[in-house]
Order: sequence, then C-alpha cells, then structure tokens
Amino acid sequence: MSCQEEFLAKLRERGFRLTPQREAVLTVLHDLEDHATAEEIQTCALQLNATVDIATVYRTLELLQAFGLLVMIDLGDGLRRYELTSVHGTHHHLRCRRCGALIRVETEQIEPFLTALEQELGFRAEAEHLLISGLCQACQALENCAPQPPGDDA
Amino acid sequence: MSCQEEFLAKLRERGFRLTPQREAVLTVLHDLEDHATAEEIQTCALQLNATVDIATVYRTLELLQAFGLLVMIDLGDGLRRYELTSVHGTHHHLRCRRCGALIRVETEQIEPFLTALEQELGFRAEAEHLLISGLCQACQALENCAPQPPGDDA
DNA sequence: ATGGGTGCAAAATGTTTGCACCTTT
DNA sequence: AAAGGTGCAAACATTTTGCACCCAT
Repeated sequence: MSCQEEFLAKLRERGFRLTPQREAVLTVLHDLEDHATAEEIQTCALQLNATVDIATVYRTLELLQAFGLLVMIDLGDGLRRYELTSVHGTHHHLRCRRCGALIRVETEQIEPFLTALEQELGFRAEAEHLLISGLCQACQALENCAPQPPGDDA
Repeated sequence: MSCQEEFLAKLRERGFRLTPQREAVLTVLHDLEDHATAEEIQTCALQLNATVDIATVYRTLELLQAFGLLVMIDLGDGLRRYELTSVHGTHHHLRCRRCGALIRVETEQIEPFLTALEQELGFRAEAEHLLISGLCQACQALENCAPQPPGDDA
C-alpha cells in the first residue's frame, strides 16, 4: 500500500476528511529529496498550484505524525524538519560538530545496534532517525581550533 | 581537571573574561541532575543568589558549546536542553513514542556501536547524546491505538 | 583605562490557537 | 444539513540582537 493510500485509509478509518490541502502536503513530502521544514513544505505546495496555510501545514503534519507516517527530526538548528517514514528509505545522519557537514547513513549500517538494544533493554527502537554528533574525518585534524573572543582577529 | 577549571583555562587561553554570571551558569549546570533549559538554568541561578539575565544565559551556553564543554539536546518538545559533557557521566535516552517515557542508557551500552561507526565511516562519533525513538516494553502491546477525530469520543 | 560583558527591551522566529466561513461527507 | 477543516490574525514561546552602562583584566 502506497503512502497516499495508507493515509487515505487511516483518515477514513477514523472519520477524518480528505482535503486538497492534506493531499498537497502529502504530495510535497513525497516529492522532496530530504526532510523539510513546515515553511519549505508550504512553499513547495505553492509551486504545485496548491495553496495551504502554514497553520494547516502544521495541523496536517501533526496528524501524519499521530498516524505514524511521519517523523520529526531535529538537526540542532532550532528548526523542526519532517519526513515520511516510508519514502526514500529511512536513514540517519552524522553531523560534524565542527564544519556542520551532514553525512547520510543508511539503516542497514545501524540495524545491528538497534537489534541489540531491543534484546538487551526490551525497547523496540524504530529506525526512524538518529542524529549522531561527532567529528568528520577532515575535521578531526583541526580539532584544537577554539573560538576567538571578539576583536581578537590576529 | 575539573569542568570549572577547564572552562576557566579555556577562557583565559582565548582572552575571554571570567564573570560571576558565567560562574553561576556553570555551577548550576553542575548541580543539576539532568539536562536543563535556559529558563531552568536562570531560575536555579536565582536560588543561588546569583542574578543572570536570560540573554546572558544563552550567550554563556553558546560559549560553552563552542568550547565543547556543553551539548544541546532536543527531546522533541521544542525546548532546547543543555548538559555539561563531563558531568554525571555522558548518557543517552530512549524515548517512547507512545507514552513519552524517557529511558536513560549509559554510554557503555552504546560504545561498541560508536566504535564500529568510526572504523567503517571514519566518523569519530562523540558519545555526547543520542535520542532514540521507539516503543517501550509496556507500550508495544498498545501500539494499534490510533488518534480519534474530534467529537468521536465513543 | 579599555573593551569585553551584562541587563534591558525590542525584534525575530517558529508554532499554536480562536473564530468565522467553507467544504467534505 | 452537519460537522470537520481552512485561512487569517492574534497570541505564544523561545531565542537573538542593539545599545548604553558596568566591571574584569
């Protein structure tokens, strides 16, 4: 069952309505290469000739999350990003603390770890999204560069 | 070297100044059992007879982060929480998607995974903080309860 | 004495909510 | 027709920034 169909089914199942706005948000989430913010979703919807209010975007995202079709991820910049769980394959990110690089990691590389977690702690981890902080290869050598006070631009 | 000493050293090293406010924020971060929001830090500082403006709290947190002494974590509720990397032992969290329970996981349980990551991808993961979403043992059985539309309170 | 740091207040962001009107069912 | 959903605008919450004054060095 495709994501659209699943959404539709869950909506009907529960008595929610299908509206053009909800369709638009879902379509945009499908088309996007990567996770998107609420504002990006609204902008993309416009390009599809669909107008959706930002409040409606948030309300739809909330609904999709409640249905388990969407996950919210935080890359640490204060913006919430959203991504359909079933599209583009679930994946994870390594973020370099120094240069900010975002490295994509596929689920398979992390699966053994999640399995161990379930066996040891009884916690069924969902391979939704992990953000792991650290230093990328290039930045490991530059680690000792600390921030300078203002005006100390020697 | 204690965290305070390390902070002091890094400040001096770079020409930054040591102020009562910065000391207060650092002390509060030490005393706190768990991660805290900027507002909680400010409130705690007051109880220590130290007055710190919220803007100063943010500026100090930024500095501590730049020095690598502090990490910001996001539990998904839109609030940023901060925690000293060297206190209370670094740890991680499993968060139940359903009941919201926060389960603490010690670093040792995750270490093998981080080591593998470095060997395979050359990415030196810092065991700062991981937030892993999923279902706790109790909620796994209740998984099929989906949200209801308004007014459908049967 | 210098100039980095602080407090205060305003601004900027991002998200949520109330309400009248519109649309799906 | 009925009830849920949307748009608009105001309300909120959090974080950032400008600026005059203060204080650590």
